[in-house]
Amino acid sequence: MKLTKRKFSITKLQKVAKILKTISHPVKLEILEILESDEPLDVSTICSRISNECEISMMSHHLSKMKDNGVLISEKIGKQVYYRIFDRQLLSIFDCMEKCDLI
Amino acid sequence: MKLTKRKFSITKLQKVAKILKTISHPVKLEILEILESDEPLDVSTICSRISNECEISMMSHHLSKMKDNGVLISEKIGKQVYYRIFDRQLLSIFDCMEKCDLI
DNA sequence: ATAACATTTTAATATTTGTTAAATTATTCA
DNA sequence: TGAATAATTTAACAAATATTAAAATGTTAT
Repeated sequence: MKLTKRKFSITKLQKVAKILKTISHPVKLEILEILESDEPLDVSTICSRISNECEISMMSHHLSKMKDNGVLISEKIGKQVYYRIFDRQLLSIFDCMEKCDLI
Repeated sequence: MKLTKRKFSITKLQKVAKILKTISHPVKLEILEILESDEPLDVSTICSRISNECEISMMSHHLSKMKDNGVLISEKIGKQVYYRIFDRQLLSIFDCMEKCDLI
């Protein structure tokens, strides 16, 4: 029996690192949680639902970084900008972390 | 039918963010991959197996940060210090990321 | 056109991480 | 004991992120 080792290339490891880095922040994780159960949502709504304290300007920074790195996508409708998760498969990271003894 | 929303507390989100932050680096991810298929390993061996260029001193920095944050544990035997993964369940994060369109 | 609203952008600063090289500690072996 | 080896620690610096407040942009309604 052969052990199948998963072996990511350096390029893939860099991509994974970039995505993880993008969401490794309590507010950013909470944004994902909020959008998981209700999306798309506009900036002010996300801001009002978040339990971590967060100014609208800071929220906009978080959202645009997450968008720049491919985690979120957005659409402008009238005055508001609606955000949603690009690939909801990413949410399984929460299940993954929940099972760890580390948390 | 009721939608069960997963809802992490702020404290848990902080813990998750801390763990993710700890491993969000190409070399740190590769360390996990190396230890996944062969552990425990001493610092020099890990250093020699890594494809990313990495000095022994830098490797020691990475390893001790990962240890401080609970991702790795270590044991000194003779002159060498052997590292292994504290909770291998964390490795499922690789499967998780592999399934994402982002990677 | 002007006011009001939603969001983004900018710019300045603070904080955290990453990197490097040299010095230090701990252990083994001659 | 002293030389060699393995790893850690320190300190100095570079680079990336986070935070804050103010100014700017774009849209809608009057």
